[in-house]
Amino acid sequence: MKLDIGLVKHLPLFADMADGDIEVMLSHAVSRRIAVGDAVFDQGSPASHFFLLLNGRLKVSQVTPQGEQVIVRMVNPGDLFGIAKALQRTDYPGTALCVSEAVALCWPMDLWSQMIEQNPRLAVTAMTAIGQRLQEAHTRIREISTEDVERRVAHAVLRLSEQAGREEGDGLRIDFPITRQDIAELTGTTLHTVSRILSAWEGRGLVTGGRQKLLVRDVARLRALAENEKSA
Amino acid sequence: MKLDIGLVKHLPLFADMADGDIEVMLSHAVSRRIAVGDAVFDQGSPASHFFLLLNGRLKVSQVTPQGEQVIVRMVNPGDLFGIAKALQRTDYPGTALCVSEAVALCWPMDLWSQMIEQNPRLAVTAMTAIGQRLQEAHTRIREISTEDVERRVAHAVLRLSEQAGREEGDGLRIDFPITRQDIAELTGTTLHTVSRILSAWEGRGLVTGGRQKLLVRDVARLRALAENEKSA
DNA sequence: CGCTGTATTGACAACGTTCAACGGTTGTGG
DNA sequence: CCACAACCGTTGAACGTTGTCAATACAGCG
Repeated sequence: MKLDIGLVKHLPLFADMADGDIEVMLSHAVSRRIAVGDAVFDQGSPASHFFLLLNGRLKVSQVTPQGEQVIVRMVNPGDLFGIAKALQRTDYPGTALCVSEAVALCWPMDLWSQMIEQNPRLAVTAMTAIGQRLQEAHTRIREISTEDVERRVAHAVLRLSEQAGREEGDGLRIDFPITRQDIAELTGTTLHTVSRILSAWEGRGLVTGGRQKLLVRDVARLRALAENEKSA
Repeated sequence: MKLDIGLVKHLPLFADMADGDIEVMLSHAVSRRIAVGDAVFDQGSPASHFFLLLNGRLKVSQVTPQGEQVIVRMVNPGDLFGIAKALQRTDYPGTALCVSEAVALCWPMDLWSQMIEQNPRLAVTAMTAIGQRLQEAHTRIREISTEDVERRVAHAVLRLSEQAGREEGDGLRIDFPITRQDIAELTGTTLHTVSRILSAWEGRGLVTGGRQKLLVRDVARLRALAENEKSA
């Protein structure tokens, strides 16, 4: 089964890579469907493959030694994930769970070093991809350290709507099932507090909730709430 | 002024790089002394150079739009820093302040892409360096999200003692001046709470404080406090 | 010798967690 | 097809950790 170059050519990751090099990469890849609820890999298990998400959404989470869960990030189409080698690890540091019917390309992890060294462009783009994530992580640290819960939740919801917002009626629908618990694990709080905050926002017409659903109705006011000290 | 290869050859960053390649890199580098209190670069200013710390310590911090400060990381000898290009940025995302008399190698930022593409080994080591930082950032997010303040401070102090601990008498001295405020900015709390916690620890013989000083006297019990739910 | 930055400590308030109970929705197995 | 379990969400009340405000003290430095 040959994979079509058109599938990936438009992705930023391959933006300035020669067609020939892309073909070589694809020739080693296998595509795989992932059903909702399936784990692509589990925290602590040996890192056998790395991946590129073509469709759908995943969430990558870690469990603490005390058993609490934290969502490390959402994986969106076009993202590399499971690149443990780049972090100098032999196991996966987190669990990747599918939350929306997905398709991913898979490469054996052995090929990572090889591909990187043969393909300086890939090295650079992979590095900037990780750099991007590092900045997001710092943003999150900044927010958790200095902002109160409501502002953090506002920021998280805004980010979700940017990364996974689909126009719908009079708002932006978060394009995958997401629970209060998920939002809590993204922002370092409890589902109870998230529930209260979303209820309050719904009362003010900022969002519309629902079981595993979230519709942002007023991005502007939500952003004001996220950025200004008080008001909105 | 020619820089000696012996200065850097032992660093992990250059571990598996050919002597010739190292020489080429050094030929473009300039070494620079940095005095305590000096900023190597400022948040938001154009990223003109990237650096390798040879001696001393720096702290990299960011200020939030609301004016609060967060310490992103400490820079230890052997670390690359200011590699904005790797994060796809043209400005520095944080401010690097010298806290302990330092010496760093400096390269013009223009050379980054060039050096990376010519030198796959450098690309790989730089990527793993960033990957390392990403993991640390995730660790911090996990801690801030799930642990109470005392545990977070314990973890932070343990990390400091690993990265910058010098044997002294009956403990490990943090090898640079560090304030309660610094520890607060590392752990997402206030200097008041840190002060209270350190006072309590001092009473139990875990640490010895002092103005901009910190001596860890009982690593084992501190680790127990950091890792076990309750006790110690 | 006074000023600035650092540290300590107390009192108090509050934000958010914890505990608890309940209602609704989805999906499954009898 | 219905009953029930599992999951998700909401909300109230009480509690406590931790931030805020305030006052004091001390060290280093010009």
